[in-house]
Amino acid sequence: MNMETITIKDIARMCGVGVSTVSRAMNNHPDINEETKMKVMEIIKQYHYIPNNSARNLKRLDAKVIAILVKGISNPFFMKMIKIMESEIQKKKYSLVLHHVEMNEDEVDVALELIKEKRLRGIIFLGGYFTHTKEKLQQLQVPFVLSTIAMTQKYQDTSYSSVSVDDIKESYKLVDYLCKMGHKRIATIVASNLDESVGKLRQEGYRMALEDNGIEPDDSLIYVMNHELDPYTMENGYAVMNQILKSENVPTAVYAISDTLAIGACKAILESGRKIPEDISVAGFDGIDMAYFYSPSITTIRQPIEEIAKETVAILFDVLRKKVDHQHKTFEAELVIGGSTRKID
Amino acid sequence: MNMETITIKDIARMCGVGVSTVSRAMNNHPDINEETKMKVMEIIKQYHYIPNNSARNLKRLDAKVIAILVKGISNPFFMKMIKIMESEIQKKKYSLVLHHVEMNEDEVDVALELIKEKRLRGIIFLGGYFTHTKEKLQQLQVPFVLSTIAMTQKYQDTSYSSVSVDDIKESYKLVDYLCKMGHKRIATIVASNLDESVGKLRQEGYRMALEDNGIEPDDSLIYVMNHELDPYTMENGYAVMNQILKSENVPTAVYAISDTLAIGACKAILESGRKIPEDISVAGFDGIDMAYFYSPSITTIRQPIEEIAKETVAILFDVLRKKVDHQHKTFEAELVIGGSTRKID
DNA sequence: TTGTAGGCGTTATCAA
DNA sequence: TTGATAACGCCTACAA
Repeated sequence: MNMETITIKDIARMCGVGVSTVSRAMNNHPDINEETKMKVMEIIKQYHYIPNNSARNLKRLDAKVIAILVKGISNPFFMKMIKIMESEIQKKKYSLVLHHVEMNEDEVDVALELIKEKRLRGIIFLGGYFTHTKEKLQQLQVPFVLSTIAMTQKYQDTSYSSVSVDDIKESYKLVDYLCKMGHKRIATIVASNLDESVGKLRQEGYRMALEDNGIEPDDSLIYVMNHELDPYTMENGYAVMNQILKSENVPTAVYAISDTLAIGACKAILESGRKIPEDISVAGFDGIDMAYFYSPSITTIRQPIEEIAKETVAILFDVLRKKVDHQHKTFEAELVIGGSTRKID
Repeated sequence: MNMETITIKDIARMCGVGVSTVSRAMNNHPDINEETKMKVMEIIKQYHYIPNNSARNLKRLDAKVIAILVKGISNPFFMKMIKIMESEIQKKKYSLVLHHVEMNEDEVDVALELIKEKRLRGIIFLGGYFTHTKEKLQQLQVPFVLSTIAMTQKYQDTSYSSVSVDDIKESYKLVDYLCKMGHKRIATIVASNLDESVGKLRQEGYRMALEDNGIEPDDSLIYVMNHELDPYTMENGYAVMNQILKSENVPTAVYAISDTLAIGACKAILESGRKIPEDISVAGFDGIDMAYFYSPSITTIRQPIEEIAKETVAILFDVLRKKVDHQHKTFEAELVIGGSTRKID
């Protein structure tokens, strides 16, 4: 029943040629007779022969492949980025390995494995916290770029590149806008303080904006995501918002550090009989499609996805081919004012 | 600079033992002295040695790994399923390879490659159209299950399994509900007729429900997704709905064959100054989180994700271990009535 | 233009 | 309990 797995030797025998000829035929080598090549390809097709990639990877050391490691599979924000990166990478005639990293996995460990297995030439890390020691990062003997990954300690390090927005600044921009619209009691839904990355930075921007607007930050207005639920989900935003609504000090505006959280919050608000933005203004962060399509559309910070994606790949290839130094690039994000926020007196 | 890639031989030499001993230490083989094992592991850690998976895959023939091939990366619907399947597979002590298949790739070809490369024991196909010839499917010498994949021609074939909902029936259920609510002019947003799968079946259910309710299907109410935009996206639903609103024959209800399309449609309706559901009722299909969190929540057909995911894995392992025959299982989906539809006179 | 043989890094077999 | 050594399937000098 289980047909013997067919190898290059089998094909060679069936064609009456040597294995190298078969190999040459498959890999478009120049020095091979067009006729024999045809014949070999014929047999290959006929027997549905498929070369074993493990064997190939093992032998071939000039494979031009780069990997994207995505942390947090369910983030719609990354989908678009990946698509763009993919086409950029294809343009450079490299092939792409897309790999998802579980929330509880160590992306560097995964990368280390992949480097050996696939003989990677470069790596792009997407998402996650990335609080790795310098020592650990140095194990990565392959050029890599952190894309859309905030890092608390920006090493001056030029051992790798990064492309992202300035989370503190952009977060500040949004909250400052809320302040300017007259809001004094602005609640925020943030990540747990275990979050050393994006979550922390966005919270920091929130705090700074309040202070600069003469508003004393009030800890009772800072709400942490429910750690029993998946982080950065609508469900989580919904749960936390219900908690906020039950408090004695219901705010006039809520700033959730992701659009998904914001949309969840909206549901809770509307369910309570309140209106958006009449009773409570809501703002998010990221600029995902859903923020735009939601009704009312969510006021948010839109990250320049396309630019970030393209620049990420561009930098990686600069380092790869031109041996240019690594660099850290920051893009400006855009404050998108939707119908979910309003001016109050 | 580029440190020599370190192999099992290097480790063996450094430990003063043979390669097989190192191998045994790494793979938790029983017959090895606990002491030497410790020593070996020590060195491995110290030098950050990581075995090459390609070499492993090549040699090892008892690897217990199954793969999930997901078609259409951006479908939030699959994310949950994958999570559940993953934990189910872990419970069985198998490891998982998750692989995304591009819309224009052939999933069976990808599977064929992966089978050889990773020595797969089983495969789960998620999403996509899956209109493959019987002959092609027979090349897959490994048990596989189609999950949430509608197939137009249900082969009586027991050469593979499938788990899904009855798209015709469920679609019928929804449209029948709309009819019972008094709607006579029900537009639908469907897939192009190239879509031989889910799209076609759902459209068929729509047609049957209308007929059974004494409504003559009207081709001018059947709208096809914009093929210049990504299919099954909010953006696409938005574009098509705008087209519908411009028509002479604006319907009282719109049934989009996915929730994402439905939400996009909602935006267009609201932008035109109309109200949901007062002016137009909207319904979708799938039951994604967003349909629930949207305001008003979208009337939809909720697929029993968890059951489907668990059953998919269960069946695969039944075939794998107990050598049971393949089977085709259909789950009942649930009509979820949201605030996006109303009764009319 | 073609075939033979050696090696990629691992695991498995078989003696020791 | 260990260590040589032969595969695993492929690519690629090198020789023919």
